[in-house]
Amino acid sequence: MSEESDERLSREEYAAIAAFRLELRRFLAFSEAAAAKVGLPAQQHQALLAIAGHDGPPTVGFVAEQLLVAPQTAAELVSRMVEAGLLTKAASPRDRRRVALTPTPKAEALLARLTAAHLEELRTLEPALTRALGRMRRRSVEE
Amino acid sequence: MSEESDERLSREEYAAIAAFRLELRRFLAFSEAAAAKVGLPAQQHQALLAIAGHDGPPTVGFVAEQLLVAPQTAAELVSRMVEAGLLTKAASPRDRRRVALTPTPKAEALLARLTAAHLEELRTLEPALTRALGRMRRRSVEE
DNA sequence: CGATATATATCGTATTACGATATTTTCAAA
DNA sequence: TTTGAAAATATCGTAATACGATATATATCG
Repeated sequence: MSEESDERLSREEYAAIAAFRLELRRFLAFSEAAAAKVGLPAQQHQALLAIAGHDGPPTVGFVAEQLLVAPQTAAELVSRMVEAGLLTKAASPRDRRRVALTPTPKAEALLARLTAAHLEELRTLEPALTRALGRMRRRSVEE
Repeated sequence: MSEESDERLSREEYAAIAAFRLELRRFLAFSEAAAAKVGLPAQQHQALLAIAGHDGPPTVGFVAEQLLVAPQTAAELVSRMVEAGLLTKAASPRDRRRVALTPTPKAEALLARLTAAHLEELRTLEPALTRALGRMRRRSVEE
């Protein structure tokens, strides 16, 4: 099971991948700073986004799936968000183990502002991101 | 200075952006898991990548710039990597405040393996990433 | 030469994600 | 229906790490 095909990797290849990762970090850093500007930790912003994109009030488990974190982590995150006045919890009638999550008006307003800023910033960053991705693809596909 | 143009954002818009972020997280989660599999924290992997992509041994400050972290954070990261036998430090002759960083053979080998795995995984994830990006662009540009 | 700026390092602290575990509720099978 | 296993959420202690504040060494400029 030797999975090392040809490991000869050039500095330029590393540079291309590093450049792609830097672009990713730039976007994520922008996003985090934008969220912080309205008082939100990055994960709370992402949770709101996932919830707002869902059809109907989703559960703690859904948040865990979307954020790729463990269930306890999502439970703790949601708990902080309720404390911060961003979400309300309601026991699900069908399955009382589940908790249905609804954003407060305050949260909706913050998310709307944040999203507008993101869409605008993406207009700027997207070309670099796409270019970096393309440069990498060319290398991975061995054109 | 009202920068709110038209904040009417639909659930579908949020869903598109959330889907994009989920794809990003999937990639980053893959990357982190792959690094962990060879015993590297994600940041150490990224530092190695940035260093390997640089022309000549870079400095602590360079690592800070590329990883978008504060200088002390890069210094601490580098320090841990030296301890782990991944980097060697050398005082820069030109400017003895600077520290030139060189990956050890062990680090080079790990990075080569990791990079091969990443290029392969990207062949899988890249289409979804590009698609998600495209869906968002359509919305941000108001086609 | 002296003041200031730059590069790196150290230390204490805050945040947060997770493992282990607990609790409540559901569901299936006897 | 009772019982036991599985599922959803929650709690707690802990570990990892990024940062602010600060320190030190070196460089640079007036």
